[in-house]
This record gives sequence, C-alpha cells and structure tokens, in this order.
Amino acid sequence: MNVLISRVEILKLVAHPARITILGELSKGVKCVSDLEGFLELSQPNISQHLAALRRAGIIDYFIDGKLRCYFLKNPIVVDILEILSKEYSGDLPGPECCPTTKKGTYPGKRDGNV
Amino acid sequence: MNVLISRVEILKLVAHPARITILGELSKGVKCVSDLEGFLELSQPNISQHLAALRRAGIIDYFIDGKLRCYFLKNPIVVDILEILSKEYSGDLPGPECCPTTKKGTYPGKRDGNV
DNA sequence: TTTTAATATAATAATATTTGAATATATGAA
DNA sequence: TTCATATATTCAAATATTATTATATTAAAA
Repeated sequence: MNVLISRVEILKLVAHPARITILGELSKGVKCVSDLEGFLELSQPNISQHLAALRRAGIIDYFIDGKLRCYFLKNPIVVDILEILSKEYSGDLPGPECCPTTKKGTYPGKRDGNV
Repeated sequence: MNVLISRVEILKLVAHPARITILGELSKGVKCVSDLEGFLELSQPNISQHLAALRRAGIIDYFIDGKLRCYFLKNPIVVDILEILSKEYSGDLPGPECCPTTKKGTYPGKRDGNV
C-alpha cells in the first residue's frame, strides 16, 4: 500500500541504530523476533515496533512459521545502504578547483579553517 | 573535530528533504546561501541552520568570498547516498528460498499477504 | 562611518520520534 | 479447553527535531 513513501523517507526510517542493526541481521538471513532479541538490547515490544515501522514502509516483510514471525528484507535499497555504511572512504572530496562560480559571487576568498 | 559521528548519524542527518536537496545542488557545484534560497522554499535562517548542521557533521564545508559563504561537499559518502536515491530498482528482493532456518523455527508456514 | 546585503545565531514554539508499560492476540501444547 | 510462548498493539511520557521570529555579525558600498 505505502509503496509511495519516498526514498528520503526510507532513508530516514533506516537511519536509526536499532533499525540498522536489525536490517544488518536480516541481510544475513531470515530472523524471527526472538532471534533479534539476542543481539539488540531492546525490549520485545520495542523491537516489534521497529519491525512494524519497517514493514509499513515496505522495507521488510515476514512469513509466519507457527508462533514465529520470520522477517526478511524486501526493499533492495537496503542492501545498497548497508554497503555504503561499511564502505571505506579515503579522505575528503577534493575541494572546488580554483575559481568556481556561484550565481552570486566568484572565488577566491579565504578558505575556511578545517579544509 | 566531530569526525567521530557515526555513519548512521550521518545518514540520519542527510535523510531530510531540505538537506537532500541542498546536497543534490552542491553535488553539481559550489553554491552560496542565496543561490540555495532560489530552489528551496525555505527561509534564509532555516537554510543556514541546515547548512550549519551539515557542516558540524563534516558533511559539507565552505569558503568565504566577500560577503558570501560558498558551500561545497566534503564527505564522499554523500555522493554514494545521492546515487542510491536516484537509482532504479526493479522489484523486490527475492524472498527466502524454501525452508530457511531461524534459531527458533523452520519454514514453511503461511507466507504473509503482500509478497 | 553609516548603510546595506549576505549570512549566522539564539530562543522559542510546533511537531515528530522514541521508549516504556500495560495489555492484547494468536498458536501450539498440555 | 486452558496454558504458555511468541509477538503485536496501544497509549502516554520523555526526548529530539524542525521551523519561526527576532536579532546579531560581517564585509563591502556609499
């Protein structure tokens, strides 16, 4: 239903320590709620709340196995986000080349402190 | 200084419509605040606040050109995030193959509705 | 040197997110 | 049937984020 939720909304939802941890686990395979209770130092209701939010946004889904709900990743964007989160970056982006132009003004001027 | 801010914190900061728009613009080149006032239907102080938050986190930086502050991207993760946000994804991830195992239980059971 | 343009900062109000506590539901077992 | 287990839902309190308004800063221009 809510497949309309924008990418930024998805990013926002994913950008939470508990939810990233959950998604990281699910990226390794299906997990039920009590499996997740192992890793996360969160109450069961809170974990369920995070799972429900992720599911409402179409980011994960589950199948039912008896008393268990077995969650798994659904939205492929998650894989890419997780990859970025563990990627190594070397240094900052190169600063602007000399004399870039903005609509209102022109370089050069004093560069700020921490560059 | 705050280079310690974790990746998830960066993700969280970036996951805001105004800030994503700002970063998208900066990814095309240096922009000063009043340039940004063009695109964004936000007050000048609010734009400055978003810029300040992004700068505190080391995501962007600026140089000074007279009365202007010319902002540019600093953290390379932004480029990857922007790329993901405009990437095309075709369909959902494949569901779990038959009979994956969770610690607590085993497939199969009823699959949930929207798969 | 006063004024103006560009931008930043501070304080607050409005709103959203997060967690915790209590309770509900559903399923398999006894 | 009743019970226990696994999980979800609801509501409220605590907290964080966001936008607004007013004011401050800084540098160039007049």
